Amino acid sequence: MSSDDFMDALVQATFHVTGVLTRIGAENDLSLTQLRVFGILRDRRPRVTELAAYLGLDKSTMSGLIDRAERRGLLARDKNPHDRRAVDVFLTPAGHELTERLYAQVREALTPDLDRLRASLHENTP
Amino acid sequence: MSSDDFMDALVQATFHVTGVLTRIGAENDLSLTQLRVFGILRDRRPRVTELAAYLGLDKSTMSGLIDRAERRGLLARDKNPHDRRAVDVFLTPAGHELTERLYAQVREALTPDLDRLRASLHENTP
DNA sequence: TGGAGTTAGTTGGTAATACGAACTATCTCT
DNA sequence: AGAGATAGTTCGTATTACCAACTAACTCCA
Repeated sequence: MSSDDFMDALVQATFHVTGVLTRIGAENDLSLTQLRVFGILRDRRPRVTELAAYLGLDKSTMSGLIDRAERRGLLARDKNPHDRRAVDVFLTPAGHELTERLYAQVREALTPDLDRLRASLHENTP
Repeated sequence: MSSDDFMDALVQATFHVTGVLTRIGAENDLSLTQLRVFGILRDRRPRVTELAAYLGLDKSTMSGLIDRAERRGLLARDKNPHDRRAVDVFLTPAGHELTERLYAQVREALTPDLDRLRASLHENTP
């Protein structure tokens, strides 16, 4: 499988997974973007700007996004000890719990498509 | 690699690709959702409801989304010949051109991460 | 070492995105 | 023929997202 074929398959897989994430997010009163935030914070504690870069969003977009999730008790801010301008973002226990619950739903939703997805991303595809 | 491990890797890969798509969309004055629409319409001609289901969005969200893209000449609506309630959506030539241009940008942006992504999705990962 | 130039994050203004509820038109099925 | 279901739109509201402008803090070199 050529690199271009692999990347096309990956992008198609991404569209499929993103559709699933969007639907599961909506069912849990979360936007796709918020879901992405939780997925990233699951095992990271980035600064606001790093989070924005990873999401591909402007940092000004992050303020409101973080505000609303913080108001719901799902994540929190903390001053970065090395740079007093910087703000670290991380999941609260409630946020961690929610994230694991969401992941379980996503895994369940993806299971029926698993074989097809695996095949589409592996070498021996025409 | 277990199914759960594969799905976790796939979701992480999705987050990464989605970040790239978001950034490239923004650079071309397109939202992530519009980009997803183009990626789906690339080789399909679904009804509005089918498109909504694939995106994981409510059908009421589609109207405005399609309106704005149609106003920009990137996609078009057509009455479904078999069901007069239904509306088919498809890319215009300009939309096709833009989509191919975007795909080229995405492939280029993903190239540096290719080996890592491939490895993360393949069997022999710890 | 002091200040010019960067960088981190927020705020405010505007447009796009997204949902649910309510509506019209059409289809299905008995 | 008509009751109920389905396809799509419209409307009202909240969220998401950009840019420009701003403050605070950091860099670094002259």
